Parts: sequence; structure tokens; C-alpha cells
Amino acid sequence: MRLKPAVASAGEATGQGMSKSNNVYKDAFNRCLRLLDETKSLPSEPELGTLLGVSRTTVRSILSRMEETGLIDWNKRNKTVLRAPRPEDFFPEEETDSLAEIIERSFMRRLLAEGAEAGMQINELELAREIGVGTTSVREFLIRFSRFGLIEKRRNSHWVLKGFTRAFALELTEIREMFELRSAVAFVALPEDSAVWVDLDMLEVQHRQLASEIATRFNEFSELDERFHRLIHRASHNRFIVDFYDVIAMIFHYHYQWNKAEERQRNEVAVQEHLAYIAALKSRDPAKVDAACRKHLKSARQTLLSSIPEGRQAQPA
Amino acid sequence: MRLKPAVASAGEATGQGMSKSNNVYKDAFNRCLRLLDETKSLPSEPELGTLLGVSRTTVRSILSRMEETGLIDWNKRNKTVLRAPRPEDFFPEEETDSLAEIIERSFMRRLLAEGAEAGMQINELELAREIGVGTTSVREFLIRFSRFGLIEKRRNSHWVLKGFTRAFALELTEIREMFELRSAVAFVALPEDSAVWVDLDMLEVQHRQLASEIATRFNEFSELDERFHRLIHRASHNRFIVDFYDVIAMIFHYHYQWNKAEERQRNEVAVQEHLAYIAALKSRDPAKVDAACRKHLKSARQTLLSSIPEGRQAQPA
DNA sequence: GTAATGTCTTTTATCGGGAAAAAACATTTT
DNA sequence: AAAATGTTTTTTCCCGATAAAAGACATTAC
Repeated sequence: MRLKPAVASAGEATGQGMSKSNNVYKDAFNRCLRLLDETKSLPSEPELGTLLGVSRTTVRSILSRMEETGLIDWNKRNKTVLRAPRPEDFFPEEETDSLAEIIERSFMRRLLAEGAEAGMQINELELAREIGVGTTSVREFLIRFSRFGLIEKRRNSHWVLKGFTRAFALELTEIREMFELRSAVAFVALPEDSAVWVDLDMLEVQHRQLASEIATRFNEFSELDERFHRLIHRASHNRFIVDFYDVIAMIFHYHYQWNKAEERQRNEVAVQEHLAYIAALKSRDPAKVDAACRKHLKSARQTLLSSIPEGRQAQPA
Repeated sequence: MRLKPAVASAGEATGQGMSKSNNVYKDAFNRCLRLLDETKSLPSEPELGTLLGVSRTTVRSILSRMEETGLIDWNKRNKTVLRAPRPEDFFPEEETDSLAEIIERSFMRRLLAEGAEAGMQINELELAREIGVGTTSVREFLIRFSRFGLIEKRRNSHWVLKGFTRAFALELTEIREMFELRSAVAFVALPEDSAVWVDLDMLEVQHRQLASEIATRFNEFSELDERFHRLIHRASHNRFIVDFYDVIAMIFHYHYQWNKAEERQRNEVAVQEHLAYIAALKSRDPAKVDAACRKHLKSARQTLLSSIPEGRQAQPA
């Protein structure tokens, strides 16, 4: 008889003195369930680990539970699928999020909510209590989040909200345009046999598919948008440029979530701009690239700016 | 009789279960001692707080100790200086550093030491034990430090050292040049009555003074260098550009510490380049500014690059 | 009545502890 | 002997607790 590993039993105990949630296990378990649908037997433990992006310890916990719930028969190398996963087999979605994600969502909801004025001070303890997590996690989140330029730390004191203002959007897009223009120029200088051209071709196909079904799939654009721009930024071969896209991605992620007005229209325009941009890149003509890039970034800036209410202005220092 | 505030008694207890060092108090105390030299009586508590950059709670702890050690006579509003501070009155320098500073120094020493190969993994626990601090502080430090682009986090696993390499220096200087060129252009567009011109004049005077005494004061350049470039970067009015100077400042701080070769010579050249740069700014001619800025940044890059041996890690002096 | 001082409360910084997850080591299987 | 599985150790993540430091409130002095 196999002993149930510790990792699989967490959350079943009395929520006493809980130290760390087992969301990594739960998320990997759910992903593994989807994998189950396709095969009759599972690969080796190390292989599963790589596939799911977790350690073998977690893989074994997953297999343990799958055996217990009659999903598979597990005997050493033999992992036979006994039945297809049912909805009840999955862990609830909300239990698969990391603490960092939970805190970020909670924080962003507050930040974008009415009454989040610039200059307002942020209270770690209050945030922690409100979200229901320890102060350490909130502190770590704020430190990580600070690089987005929306909050600032007062030396051995509280954090200050700088606010999601028009000024912020302008400063962000200024850098974005500088970086992307430079990356796009670097992109066309890449050798013919570079892998980026294959990636670009694939992205072009996906853009065309999306364009032809834009009426129903317009909400899939944001994901494609990020992949496309990240590919371009990566051509800079500069970690600061590549990392800066995290700031843009974060902002656009939340921007897309709360500004649904004209979404279909906006995305349709953007897809066409991307296609023109891709064509310019493939022409390898720096002048054409510059023009297509500028045009797209200009409308991206307009979109972002139009979503920021006038009322939320930065306070004079 | 006044009760001794808790803050003043820390460190005197048995180092058991210590939660937070009172370095803020000790550092402010030392700075207050220096203040004592000049006046016969101290200002009000709130005023002292602003002067020292600490809360009134800490100010009162300082005054308490100064009374106890016979430095002042303290009776409500009356704070009469009884004697000049002696060397023994000061807290040791090493006790005035914040934990973050201690960890940073320790970490940088390791990073620049022999055998710090790129790709090496960073162990939070080991670092914490070695420095003699809790893991939380180390974790927070690593998160904060990660924006410098020298380390990277593997998702729910360890940190990886990217190394202080030639590639790093090139990527850093690429952004620096982009940002500073843009800031310098913004600088000359600032109105005549802007405060920056006064600041620039002051910096020019200090540069001339340093230039005339370069033989003995060359090591004072790095501080002047930072103030000058920060003034220019601030003209961009872009938080991302301003914040990026933190990365540059950090790198140059440690660079100056371990690369003492030709220091006098290098600084002498840099001061002259700064003076030419300042003259260009004052001319308000964008073309001249561009040229002077480019020239200085080019030699700054050379200096940084020359301290990083090809294919190897940098070494301390 | 304003601005200081005196007192009390809240928040931040840091540690140690414990569960989750990773990683290392030992043993088997093919 | 290579690669899997089984077992043990280490490290990461997160919480609660506590002293330092900040901040708020109450009182007094000018």
C-alpha cells in the first residue's frame, strides 16, 4: 500500500496554521486530467514532470490521487487510464491560482475602482486582512509590483499610490514606442535563417484566421497581440527591453478587462494593422517597418488613452 | 522621571528573538550628534523629525539617550546642549546600516567574487544563513534586486544568476544612451525660468572646483556624476527613465568600488566631458547637446566595458 | 488658538516555524 | 548502463508573532 504524500492531503486538514497552499499540485492535476483524455496510458514520471512543468514529487502526488479516484491503474511503470475524467474530478478553478495572482487581482480591482485617487496611501496590513493572506505575501507583491511605476515606497513607511493616470499612460507609451521601434529595426536585420521568420509566418497565419472570423473570435486578439509584440521585442536582444514588455502586458491585460467598449471594432482594426506591420517586416525594408510600426503604436496609444477617465488626473506635487 | 522608550533599549537586551534592528534610530542619532556641534540648543521635536527624516517617536528616543549620556539637558521645550559629542557617543557605523544594505553588499561581494559563473543558482536559505538574517529579508531583497537584470527567477523554484557579463554591460548602456539622449533633448526645451538651470549652474561650479583640485579630490567624482546625470534624466518627466537611473547608479557604484585602475585619469577626463556637456546644454543647441552627450556616454561605456574581461567574470581589486 | 509635548495605537520590518514542492540520493527495472 | 521508480533531504513559500518606527490622539504650554 502506498502512503498518501503530504502534498496531496493539504486542504483536507482543518484549515489550521496553513503555511502554503497546494495550488501548484491542483493546477498541474487539472492539466494532467486534460492530458488523460487523449491517451490510454501516461508516460514516465520525469516525462510527465517536464510536460506539466512541475517536479516529480508533485507528479507522484497527482498520480496518487488519480489512482485513488479510480482514474488510472498505477503500478510502477504501468499507468493505464481506466476512465475519462468527469467534471467532478477537476479541482475548482479558484483553487489553482497562486497567491501572487490572487493578490494582484484583488489589488488591481481596488486600483481601478472608483475612489482610488493618486496620492492615497497603501496599507499592507489592511490589504492583507482584506484579501485574507499574510502580510509577507502582500509585501512581496508590492515590491514586485512597484516596477510597474504605479506605486512608490516611502522610506521606512507606507506605499503611495501614484494612480492609473493619463500621465502614466503617456510615459508608458513613450518608452514602448522607443523600444518597439528599435526592436523592429533589429528584427529586419536578423539573418534569413533565423527562427523568428518561421514564428512570424505562423503568427501571420493566425492573424489571417482571426481576421476571417473576427465577428466571433475578436476576444482572442489580446493573447495574439502579446505574442506578436513579444516576438518583436525579443529581437532587440536586450533584457531591459524584453522585460519592459511585462509592464505593457500587465497594463493591457487589465485594460482589456475593464474597457469592453468598441472591443470588436478596435481589435478588427488592430489585426489589420498587425498584418500590415508583418508585411513590412517581411519586406525587410526599414522605412516600411518604421511606418507600419508607428501607425500601429499610435492607434494603440489612442485606445489606451481613451479608456482613462478625465477625472483621474495626477495631483500636483 | 522619564521611562526609557522601547526603541532606545533594543540591542541592549539578550539578542533573543530579535525582530527588527533599530538602525533607523542609531543612524538618526549619529546624524543628530553632528547637528549638536553647531548649535547651543535643539529645535522642537517635529522640526527635528523633519530634519532627520524620522518620526517623532524616534526623535524622542534620541533625545532620551542624549539626556542619559549627559549630552543635553532636556526639559520639555528646553533642550540645552551640555557638551560637545565625543567619538564614543556615536553608534558604530556598521550598526546604522539597514538590513537591505547589508544584504546587498554581501550579495554583491559574492556576485563579483571569483567563481560567480553565469547560470549558477542562488539559494535563499544559504544566503540567509551566510549573512545571518531571516529568509524573508533575503527573498525581499532578491525580488527588489531582480529589476537590475542580473538575476532571474525560475517559476516556483530557485533564482538563477545571469552574471555581470559583457552582454549585460552592453544592454545596460544601450538603454542608458537611448534614455539620456532623449532626456538631454528634453532638457534644452525646458523654459528659461525652470529651476533646472539654477541646478545646472551649481553643478557647473562644483565641477570646476573639482577640476581644479582633481589631484586630491578625484574620488569625489562618482557622487557628482550621479547628481549630474539624475538632473538630466529628470528632465524627461518619465518615471521609467528616471527609475532606470537606479540600475545605472547601482552598477556604477560597485564598478567604482572594485575598478580603481586609472581612476584619477578617468575621472579627470569625465569631469572635462561633463563641463563640455554642461556648456552644450546651456547653449540650448540640440545638435551640440547631442554631440557632447554622445561623446561622454561613449567613453563611459568604454570605461565600464574595459573593466569586464572578455568571457570571464569581473574580479574585485 | 496654535504648536508644542505626552501618551496611546497602528503599521512596518523581521524572524522562526511548518507545509508544499523541488531536488538529491538510493534502489530497482528493463 | 541507462532510465525508471522509491525514499530522504533541502528549499521555497507563507503564516503568525514581536520589536521598531510611524502615526494619531490627548494634553499642556505659550
